[in-house]
Amino acid sequence: MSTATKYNPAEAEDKWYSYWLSKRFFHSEPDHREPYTIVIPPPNVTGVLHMGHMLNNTIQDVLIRKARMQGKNACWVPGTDHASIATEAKVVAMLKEKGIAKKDISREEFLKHAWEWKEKYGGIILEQLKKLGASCDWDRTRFTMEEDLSDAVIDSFIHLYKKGNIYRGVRMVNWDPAAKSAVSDEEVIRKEVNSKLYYIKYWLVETDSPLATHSPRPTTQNALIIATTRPETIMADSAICVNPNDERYAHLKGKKVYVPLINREIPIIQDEYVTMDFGTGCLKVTPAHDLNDYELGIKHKLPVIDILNDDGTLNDKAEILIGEDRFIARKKIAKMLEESGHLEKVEDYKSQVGFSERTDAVIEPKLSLQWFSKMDQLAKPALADVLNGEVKLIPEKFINTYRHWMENVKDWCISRQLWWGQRIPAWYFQHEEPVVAKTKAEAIEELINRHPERSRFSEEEKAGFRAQCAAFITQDEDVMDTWFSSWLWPISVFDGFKDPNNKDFKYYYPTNDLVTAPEILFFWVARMIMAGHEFAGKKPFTNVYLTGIVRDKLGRKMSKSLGNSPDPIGLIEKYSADGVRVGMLMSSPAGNDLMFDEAYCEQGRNFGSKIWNAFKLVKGWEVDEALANPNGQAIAWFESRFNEALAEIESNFKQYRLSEALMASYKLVWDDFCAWYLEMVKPAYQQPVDAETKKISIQYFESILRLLHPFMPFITEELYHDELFGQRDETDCCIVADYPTIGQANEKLLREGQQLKELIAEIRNIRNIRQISPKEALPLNIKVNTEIDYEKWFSVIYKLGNISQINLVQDKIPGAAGFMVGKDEFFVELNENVDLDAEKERLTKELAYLQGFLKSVDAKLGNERFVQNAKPEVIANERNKKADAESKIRIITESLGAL
RNA sequence: GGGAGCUUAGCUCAGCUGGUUCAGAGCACCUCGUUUACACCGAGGGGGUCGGGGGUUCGAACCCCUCAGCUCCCA
Repeated sequence: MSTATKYNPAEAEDKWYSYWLSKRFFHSEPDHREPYTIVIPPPNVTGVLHMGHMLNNTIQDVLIRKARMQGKNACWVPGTDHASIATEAKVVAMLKEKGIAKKDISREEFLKHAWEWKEKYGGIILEQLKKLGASCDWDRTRFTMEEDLSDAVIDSFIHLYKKGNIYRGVRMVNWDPAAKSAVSDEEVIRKEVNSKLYYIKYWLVETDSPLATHSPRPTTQNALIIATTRPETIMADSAICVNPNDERYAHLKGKKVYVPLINREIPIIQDEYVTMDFGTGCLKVTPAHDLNDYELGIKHKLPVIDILNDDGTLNDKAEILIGEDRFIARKKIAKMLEESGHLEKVEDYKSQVGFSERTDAVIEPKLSLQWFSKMDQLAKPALADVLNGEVKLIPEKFINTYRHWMENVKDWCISRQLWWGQRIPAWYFQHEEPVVAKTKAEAIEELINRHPERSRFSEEEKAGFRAQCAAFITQDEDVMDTWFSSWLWPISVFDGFKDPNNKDFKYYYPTNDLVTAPEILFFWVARMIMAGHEFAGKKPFTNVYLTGIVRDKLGRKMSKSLGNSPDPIGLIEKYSADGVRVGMLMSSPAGNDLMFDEAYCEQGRNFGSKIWNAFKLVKGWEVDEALANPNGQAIAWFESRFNEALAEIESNFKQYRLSEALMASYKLVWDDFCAWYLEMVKPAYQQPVDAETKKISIQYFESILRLLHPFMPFITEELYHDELFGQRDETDCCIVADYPTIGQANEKLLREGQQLKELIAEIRNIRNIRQISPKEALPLNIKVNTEIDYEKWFSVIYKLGNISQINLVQDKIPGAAGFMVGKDEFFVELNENVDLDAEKERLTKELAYLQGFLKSVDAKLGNERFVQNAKPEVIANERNKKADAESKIRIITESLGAL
């Protein structure tokens, strides 16, 4: 490899990704090593990569690469989710474009189209992940609707049914009229919308006067006024309800009213549920179309009148506006009410409306016959796991939210009125109770066995019954909620259902880390923990790293509709995959939303360039074997500094503080390695370097590549193979190189290094203030008041400070620019003497500061209560501060005296 | 309506069990610099009453109360 002036990321990224694949570095098989396993949160098969995926998968890849380098058997299982509603919606839309309506084709035909669509477009997202550098074991790619995984879903349904955990019942569900399917509570997004509150008059039924004779101008005596946001549902009213404590309406007990426009009589009932001061204090009760009304209806035994079709249009029970869409009907009804004198007034009103997460249609509460899974028993072990730390949520702040949800968990509606998904294994024969069985044949046997008479059939009779059954038995038309398959993901990707004793499952399960968004903590994470216990007897993972939501600079969630999401692939092309990875991680502590700004990617790209250029420098050094190594001190210092930083980085990783681990690595490389170490050891222009310095610098460089590899896999791999590091075997790659291990850090050396950095900064500052060129070498005098052996650092000071001569002196140098670092004094001799007044002022200021400091320390130490209450080490520390300040004050006072 | 959390420099965030005069990082900004790996750079610098108010404490960014603003979850 030649060191081109500029790094070409696109070329290197394609080259190394292919190489890694060809050497099968991503592939994992069970062996003697400790496993480290992550299962990917399977993206929707319809999905394209967005910034959330970028963040999520960058984190997973960093974790998996680091584990791999640390000698673990790292296995990252990729895959996709069939996403029943989202995919079905896309396929329906695609068919519509071709002029095919879903209702005109059979289930089989539809599924054929859906599979074709999936084969063609599904999994684009996985290809995109490769651009990011994701080191997934692609041989293990799974899909939630492939045969084995579907079998697992069916088996788990049957298992829970047999345990009595799954039941079928009529319940109020969230109905999505666009998808024509039930959706779970979690799939409903509540939004505040501007709507209107309609005040509608309901005439009282006068026992002695028929409707025809009614007064055309009603008064409050003969009408009730009801406030509602949904006038189109009045035809479904079953009652009017008032609060029994409401004196305004006490006289109406037992009376009836007419439903406007259709003149159906409904009773006035009383229930404390009604809020007296909302609207008029009268509530119209519409059991079919409101959850609370439904419960009220059950309590008061009211009829349920469902006036809506599955698609949200009015049906014949509405009597009027049949076939109209609910929102058009609302407008028309309002007009009709007004024209017939039923509309008292209309007010603007803000209300909470539920929208379907998948289709964005307004959710309709609807009674329907659905399958449910009981959750209370399943939730118990899953809650315990998190509370006792068996499963860790990162950051911990999510534990409270998790507990709240798990303690109030409701039954899960698992049926969906769709075709794309695992079909519910329930079979219907005539009017008998449904049979739950995996196959038709098994269902028929069950029909025989559960029936005492049939079970006594002769074989011949049984055969006849089977034939009759086979002709008439039907399977449930519905499929299961997508999450009812994805909750099995960590088990089913290792075929833990098909064969619980298989070696993969035994080796990889439970997995280690799960990286996902907090939005699906309950949808998915909680349910996976439940499924883990129920079906595998063990938790599915140990750590759950919850990423934040990727937002734009203005704090808005990135979304297609806002158009504020950058194209991830475009970003990679612009800033390199490494640059984007660094950019994503730079400002993204666990659980915090990430305010994404392209500037971070730019910073990431610049970091790559910095590494490239540093490499060019080291590579360009000519060695002169005759030279002795003058850089012992710098070399020793950097080794300690590297180990110190590595310890910090490891500690950050342990706490899943990835952005801090990255920042510590960034500073180690940019500041300590490039700005300090390389500047300390690099030879003068066109001068050769000694062999040892070059050798050690190359070693350091390689350590840095290994350290950075999890964050920046491509550039590190590219440089790792440079001839500078010698011949490498074809499998000797950075991706599988040993991650650096923490060595000794000499604290004294580190302190001296710090002292040295400050000294150099002071010298540079003197130049800066006085506009002295960095090219002009200056003499430096050091009055050492400490144990520090500056002579060891002389060569570094000469080079970095551009010093002409260093003298160790006993006395101050009058007229020189003086400063202190720690307790040692330094004097830089300039061409002109420094301004005495300015010098005096500077020293006086410093003295005042130190005296103030000393005063506060003295005040503390003089305070009896402090000395009594504070911890001994705190007091000892204060005494050190005091001694320190006192000696500095003494030195400055002397300096002032010497002026 | 119930619950959780947040508010620290222009921006994004650290700040661990209260204890250096503790207020910090990166970016951005300002000044200087075509020094020999790098202008995708180097050197230096200026920025904050730690949301407001009150309290506890020898000591508060950190603990308590209160007010304000923001976010999320559940109804």
